Amino acid sequence: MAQAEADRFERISAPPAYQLVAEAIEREIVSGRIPPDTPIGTEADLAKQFGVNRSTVREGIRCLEQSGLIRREPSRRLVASVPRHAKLATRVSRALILHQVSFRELYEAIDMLERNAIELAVTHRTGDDLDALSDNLARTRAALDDPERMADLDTEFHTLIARASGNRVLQLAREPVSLLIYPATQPIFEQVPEAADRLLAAHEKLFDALSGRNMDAARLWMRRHVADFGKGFRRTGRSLEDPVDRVPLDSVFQTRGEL
Amino acid sequence: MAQAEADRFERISAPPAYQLVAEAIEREIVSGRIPPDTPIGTEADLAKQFGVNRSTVREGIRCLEQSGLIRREPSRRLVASVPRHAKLATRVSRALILHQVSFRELYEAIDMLERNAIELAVTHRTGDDLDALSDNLARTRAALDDPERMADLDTEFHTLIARASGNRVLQLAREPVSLLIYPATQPIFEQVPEAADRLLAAHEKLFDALSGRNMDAARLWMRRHVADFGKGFRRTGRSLEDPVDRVPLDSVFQTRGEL
DNA sequence: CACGTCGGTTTGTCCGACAACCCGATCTTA
DNA sequence: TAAGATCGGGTTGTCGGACAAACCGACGTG
Repeated sequence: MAQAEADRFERISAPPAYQLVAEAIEREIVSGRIPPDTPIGTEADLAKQFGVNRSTVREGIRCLEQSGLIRREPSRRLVASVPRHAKLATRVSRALILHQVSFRELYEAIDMLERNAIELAVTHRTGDDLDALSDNLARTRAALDDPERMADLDTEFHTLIARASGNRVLQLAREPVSLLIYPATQPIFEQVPEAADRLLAAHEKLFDALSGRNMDAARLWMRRHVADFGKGFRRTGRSLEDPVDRVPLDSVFQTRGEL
Repeated sequence: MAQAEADRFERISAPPAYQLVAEAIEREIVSGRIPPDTPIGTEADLAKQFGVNRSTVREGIRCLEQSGLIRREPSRRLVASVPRHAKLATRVSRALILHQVSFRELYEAIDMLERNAIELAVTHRTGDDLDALSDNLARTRAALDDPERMADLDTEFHTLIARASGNRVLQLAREPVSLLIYPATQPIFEQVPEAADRLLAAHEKLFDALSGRNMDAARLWMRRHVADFGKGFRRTGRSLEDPVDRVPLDSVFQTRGEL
């Protein structure tokens, strides 16, 4: 037990070659020396440059592909890439699930994110944002009896508001939360009769507030809207202390997606 | 350009085998059928089970390793794992860098996150949280003349507050922002003489507010503190509209080495 | 110009191999 | 007997080579 002189030396380690390959390419891309959409060489090419076997290069590339720094064109050529939001969101969501985050934590986060999103949107929203929201409202009015579509449209509405905020950090932070809360919304529309109408009313008020750049109204209605969600959630018989659902998220391997 | 009948068919695709392998294992882990720290078989084992070559299994495993669902023990055996926050934060930070997010976006996010963190912390903080914060304050008082240590201690202080909030979603959302803002803080202490003192004063007030569960004081001082940061930032001569620095983030592999 | 053919490239997958390493079991030796 | 040294099997990291399928680009034909 007399572990004399512990911790004097660092754990000695020789990173495997595929990691070194990945890190080397990673550095070039993150630093900007390889701008997005620049073609990287072929696998054989890279193998020659790094002086390692093609299998080794492939393992390194798989890592970068996975983290979104490299993408395969339809032609399968490798090009540098900017990680897509959707992929990151999926990952963060999965982590939160595995950490068994509670609905309370999620609800608090939503409360924070949506209130800030609407505030920023009041000042930054453009005409295009209003058009998109207006379109969403129209479809919502036609879907009041369809819980599944209502859940979708609600998610879309709030995503559009986040976009209107003009803040991409906020958008990115919101996405995983949105993914996790989604499956809890549909049951609300199924079990709480007035939920759909109240939601539509709130969305319309929020739209008007954004349209008229009325900060007070925006704050007020977002607050009510979020609170409404909380009440609806409880009326489905669930506790805020439950861990979030193990949603069947899209696998990280989907490559299509915007932004 | 008479693109008649576009989009009628889905893009046909056959996912490569290594992806199928990865997705299969991913599903088992995310669904909870393979709990954390459960050993996965050996590579040869998996190759046999899936009926593919070991190389193929290796590529699939690399992907999962990369996304944190699988970890290699010191013994190098594979075990299921819960993605660690630090790794995710690094990734999100990189994405934000590559998207050339502006300091304004970052600042707005910080404002939102810190204000909510302190509010939640007022009600949820424990004695341990106070102890950790108090320890941080002591070290801060001894580091007023050392810009680098001040930057570190400031980051630590706010991380501790986030922890005291008891909300892991908030913590996780905060981390990437914290990583990105960090390199901008040190220059403030170097160029703004009163920055260190003001920061310490604010931290002490925040500590007192938490200690006495005084919500109003907590809100007030966090607001001032964040505003102070904004002012300090501008006094370093930078514009809020600049894109964030291309920080040399730790690689997602926490190893160092040349190639 | 539209269309079909054809050869070179590149990827995805497989096979077999081997050194380095880890672990547990066995053997030495004080 | 117990600490320490040794050994062998199991695994990973890496290598070399191989091949079918898909893709690309050029060419030839109508």
